[in-house]
Amino acid sequence: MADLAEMAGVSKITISRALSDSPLVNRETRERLQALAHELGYKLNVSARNLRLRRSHTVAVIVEMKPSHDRTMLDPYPLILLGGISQELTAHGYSVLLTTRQGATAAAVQAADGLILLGQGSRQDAVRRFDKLGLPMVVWGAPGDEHIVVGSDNSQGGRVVAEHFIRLGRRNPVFVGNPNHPEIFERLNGFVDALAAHGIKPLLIRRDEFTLASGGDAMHSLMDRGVPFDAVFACSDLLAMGAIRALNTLGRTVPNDVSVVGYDDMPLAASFLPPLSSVRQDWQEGGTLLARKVLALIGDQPEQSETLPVELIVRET
Amino acid sequence: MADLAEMAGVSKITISRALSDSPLVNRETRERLQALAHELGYKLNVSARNLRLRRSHTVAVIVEMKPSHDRTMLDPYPLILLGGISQELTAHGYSVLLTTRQGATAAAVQAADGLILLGQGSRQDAVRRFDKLGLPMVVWGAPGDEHIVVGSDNSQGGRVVAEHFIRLGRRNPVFVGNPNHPEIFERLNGFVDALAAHGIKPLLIRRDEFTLASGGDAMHSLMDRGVPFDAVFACSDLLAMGAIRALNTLGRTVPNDVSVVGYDDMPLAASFLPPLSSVRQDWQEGGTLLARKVLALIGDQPEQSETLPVELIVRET
DNA sequence: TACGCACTTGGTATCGATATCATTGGTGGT
DNA sequence: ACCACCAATGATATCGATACCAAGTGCGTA
Repeated sequence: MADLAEMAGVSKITISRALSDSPLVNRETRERLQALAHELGYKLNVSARNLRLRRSHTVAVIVEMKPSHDRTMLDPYPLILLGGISQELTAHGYSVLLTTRQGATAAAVQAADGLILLGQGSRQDAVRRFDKLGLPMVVWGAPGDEHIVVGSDNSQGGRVVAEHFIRLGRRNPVFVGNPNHPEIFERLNGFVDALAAHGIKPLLIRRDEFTLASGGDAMHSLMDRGVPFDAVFACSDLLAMGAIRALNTLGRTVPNDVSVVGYDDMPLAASFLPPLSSVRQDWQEGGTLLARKVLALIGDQPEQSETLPVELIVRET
Repeated sequence: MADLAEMAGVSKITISRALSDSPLVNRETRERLQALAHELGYKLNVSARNLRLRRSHTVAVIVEMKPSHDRTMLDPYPLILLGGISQELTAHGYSVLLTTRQGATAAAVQAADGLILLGQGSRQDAVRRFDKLGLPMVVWGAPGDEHIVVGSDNSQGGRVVAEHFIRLGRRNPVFVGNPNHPEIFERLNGFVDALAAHGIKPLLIRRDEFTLASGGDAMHSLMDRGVPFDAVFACSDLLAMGAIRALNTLGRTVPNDVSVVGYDDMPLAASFLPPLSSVRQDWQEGGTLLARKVLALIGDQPEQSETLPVELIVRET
């Protein structure tokens, strides 16, 4: 910058102002200096600016990336979330610092202006630990009182499926999933509440894994116990597919004997045989929202938790 | 740091040295100062250090995150790659700056010490543009002469499938995929070469999309044309599944009439009916390797491209 | 003429760390 | 007693940007 200043015959502070489009500088000189800077390939030194401004223009995103933990690594949605975050942040001149929970002690993270937590749903302890850093923080997941949370409306997800089953005249619905996970707990809640309004109490089959095998297994255990059921709400598409397949081998047809609804509407759902009904979440929008809220917090504006509507995609199951 | 220095009754340079474990400082004072710093919750100012050292300890990772482009957003593998990268980099005190191609002009990216490019396979122009930044750079994809590339051995992937088909006595294999994509071009090459050694020339069915529908469509067009074929190498699992399903409706059984092999060994592959044979890549290791190579380049050590072995998982198709 | 004001521009200090060179005190060899 | 040398510590300059306060213009008004 000093070099530039000398060449242009002005002081470096003027250069600084010109390059940041400050109205303090005459428009003509401003444009002249900008052109010169561009021509000479001048690159702003970010570290220097960060030091002086005491801001890093960086938001740390903490993701759980260990495979087979909370299934985060098994589907593409976190990446879409990241995409939304990244797009919104860069549009506002911020960059994304990606870390795992383990790497989050690094100095660079503590230098961030804000924090976004993804996939920490079942680890409230971890969330609290990050909160102690005192940085503006937004969490993806199920809403609670402690932090600002963005998530899709899992409770609504449960409700719409319940209403769908009611509409179909089903009287003995089953919920398959792991209610220890806060987001899934919300789905169960919505499901149970909406059914209760019709005097129906669903059965809960606890399954921790989000796999085909687990879904099939759940159906087998139901049939073994001789429990009557005519509808299954599986909290992932894979569980749902596994369930459908098992039901077929057990001699029960979908959707004639049993209705099945999955969650996430993965690309394969539409081409499953029969095409799977599923609840779709808007991940991209979720990312955008997360980013917008940290930015607001960084700018000292008040913010609050928010849930995104979900959509039931009714197909043939 | 100045405050610390005053409290401890030493100069700030001694603090600096003590905290970076410099042997220039007496071990006792060093430990005393470290304890003090920890006690007072002192946090190093990263911007200041970066400014002085003229290094950001940051590697920018540029990913393609637009959905429906190069399918990057449709499967979880890029995330696993990211996981590997992140783990290796943080282990060496570096952090990961995540950006899209669009956001990569941001100042923060140019301040990075190195660059990793993911999912830019079909955009050599973009790769070259980043190369102009003059930063140490490693690219994920198919090897070429221009840059340092890490990728799984797609050519070997093609070869092992070819040999598998030969072993099964197949004489009329078909390749389904988009050979414009460099990585897939390599698979085709390996496939063709290995078959040529047995006097066999495969048929190429060009399909750009990685969907079930596209796979089914390919089979229909083959049958319509009346071309004889007894083996299908699809360059994604979804294509393979679509193909198998179409073949069944067309009255040809898998694997009796036709052998089918997919690519990527997605979680669903094992529980597909029939269980799908597929080529598996080690994404996590790929990430580690990418990270290691940028770090080496940043440390001015020479590096070279490298390919990772793949593994054919033989199941029932 | 003198004063206040808007518009531009500049000088200097500062953000928080580290590199370079200097300084101190002690030790051992001759 | 002298010098060379090592270990430990410090003073100062510096990285590259921006904040703060000042100051030089030109213009309108009392």
